[in-house]
Amino acid sequence: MARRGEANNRLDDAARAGWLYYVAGRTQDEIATVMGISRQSAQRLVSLAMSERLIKVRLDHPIAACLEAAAGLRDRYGLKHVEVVPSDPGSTSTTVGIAEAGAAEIERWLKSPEPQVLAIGTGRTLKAAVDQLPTMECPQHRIVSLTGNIGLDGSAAYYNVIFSMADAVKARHFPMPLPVLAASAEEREVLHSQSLVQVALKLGAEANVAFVGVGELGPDAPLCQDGFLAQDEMADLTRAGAAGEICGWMFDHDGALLSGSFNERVASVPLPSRDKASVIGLAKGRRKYEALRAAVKGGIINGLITDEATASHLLNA
Amino acid sequence: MARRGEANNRLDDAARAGWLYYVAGRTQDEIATVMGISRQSAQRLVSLAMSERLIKVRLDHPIAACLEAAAGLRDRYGLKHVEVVPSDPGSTSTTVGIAEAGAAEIERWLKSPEPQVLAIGTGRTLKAAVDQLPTMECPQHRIVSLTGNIGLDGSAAYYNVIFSMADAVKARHFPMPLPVLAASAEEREVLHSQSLVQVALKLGAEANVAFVGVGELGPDAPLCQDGFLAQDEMADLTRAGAAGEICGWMFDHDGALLSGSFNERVASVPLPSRDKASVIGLAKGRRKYEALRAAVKGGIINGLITDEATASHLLNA
DNA sequence: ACAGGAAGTGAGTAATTGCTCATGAGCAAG
DNA sequence: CTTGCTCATGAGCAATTACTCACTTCCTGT
Repeated sequence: MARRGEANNRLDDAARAGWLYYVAGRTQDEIATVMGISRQSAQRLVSLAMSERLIKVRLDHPIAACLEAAAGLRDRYGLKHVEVVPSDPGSTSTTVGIAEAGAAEIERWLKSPEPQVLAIGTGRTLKAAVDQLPTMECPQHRIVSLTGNIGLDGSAAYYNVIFSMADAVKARHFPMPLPVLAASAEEREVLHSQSLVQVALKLGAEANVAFVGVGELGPDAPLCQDGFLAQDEMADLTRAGAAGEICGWMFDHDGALLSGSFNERVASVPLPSRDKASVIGLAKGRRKYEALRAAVKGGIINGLITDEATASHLLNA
Repeated sequence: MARRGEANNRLDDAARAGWLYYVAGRTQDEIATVMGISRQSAQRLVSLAMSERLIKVRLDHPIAACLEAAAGLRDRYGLKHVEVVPSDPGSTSTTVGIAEAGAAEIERWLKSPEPQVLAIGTGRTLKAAVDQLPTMECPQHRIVSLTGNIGLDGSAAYYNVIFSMADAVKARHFPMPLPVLAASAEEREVLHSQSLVQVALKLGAEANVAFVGVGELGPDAPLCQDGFLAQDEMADLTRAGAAGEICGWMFDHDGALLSGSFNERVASVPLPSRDKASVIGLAKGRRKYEALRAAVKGGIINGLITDEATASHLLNA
């Protein structure tokens, strides 16, 4: 077996070993025998299969506590879709759990035989979710990016979610060849008049569902870390009452979009209508509490994937 | 935590433990601490989550389909050994993939330090597999041909697998200096009484493993093309319900050896006992579907090396 | 051709996990 | 109240898995 192309051989073997281990339940010793390698090598392949994310694990059980929290959030904030995953108290990761749950929900949409327009924001959480997606053939769907992927310095942003998604999901995808923020409202109009951007804007308005990250503000905000926003601008925004941002759109503590000049410079696609589409936020963690609370309170998002601890904070707020 | 409804509590806990273990990657000790139970209980919950299928594991790699098909075939037809290689939709070859996989399996047997008796059939597929073998020193093994290599006209048959094998593998090899088919049952007895043939017959009965091709019937059957069988005889056989042949032995659509006079004229070594030995068929392709299905159904072979498309046909049949 | 480096390997060992067993709690029937 | 049953539990131990280290192989760039 497996003596063809050379490059993928190791991953193929890893896949085979991983399958035998996780799906077929064989021991690594057996796998080593079957594949004619040493036990240690078998172990390495199994662990490679895991670290290369060839093996996807998912929990298929509505945990009561999470279900209750989800139901509570749905009622309290009038959300369409809520998913709460168990908290991992020992972990400082801001994505573990959310990423898997987010991927599962994205996958659910992608499995629809009806053509769908999926809108995708950006950010670390969303990137982690998209990285969990299996490869799928979805020629019937279209996927549009809600935010530009160009940094202040003209380079492509790192958390370039739509391209990662295109790698896994075979569907037409529409990136936004723009910076997140234009220099002025006028410049934004010019940028938006480009035909490529027009397509994205039109698709964004038609989207059936949007998956977005929720950004907190402050000196350590993701927008600053990634170089989209300078510290002094950030300070101005928080002084003006900004509590968080989604795709660059700033909102205050009640979840109302900021009326100042800043949002007129945001070059992102407007969020799809909350009446017609699902706008699902993915976020968890202490630092996001304020931004999340504002977003659900003001109906910036009408769907939420978060963890138990964050959910309970939102319920007690 | 987790102390609400009573009935599902255990499964909920199992789900939570399973999530922490498989998704979050914590150890069972950590889970025990977090959930306030003993390590053993944590282990039980994790294992419960698995056995209750709360945790779904899946392999995201093209090889996944092959491994699943192989497992499916093994269960469905009670086969000892199944290998499924990816189909190459662009190729019309009846051997690509199979040959490499077959060679790897033969090699695995040859690497055994214990003396083995390997039996080899004939045919294009097997020839291609044997051509993939590296040169090996295997003085401990013996290799016996299951079928004669003499055509109707007295010439040596082209697909003379055992001699090709002897070129690569240094082991004692025992050809069958016979035609595939005797003129009558009596002639077969005479032929079989030759001492050289006796040796082959004896070895065939002792074989630890046999590798055989699977022949389809009909006007274009390999047996006809190679001049072992005339067209009118072939027509008689299909009328009598023959579905395929292995080493000349004809079997019907249920995989039962044909009882008519034809099989009494087949001069091949009888196939080794399916109870004691592995009889591994190598075949793929649309034209072999019927013959293969009959062979696995009736237990003519208990091992199979094929491709994905053929495997899925056998599973859907 | 050869030094340097990345990647793979097997051995050995520590850590983790799986299994069996003896025990005791909870409960229904007698 | 006792008996007999099921089921969960923790202990102890065996099996399995993960990791480290020293060594080899195979490139790569002089």
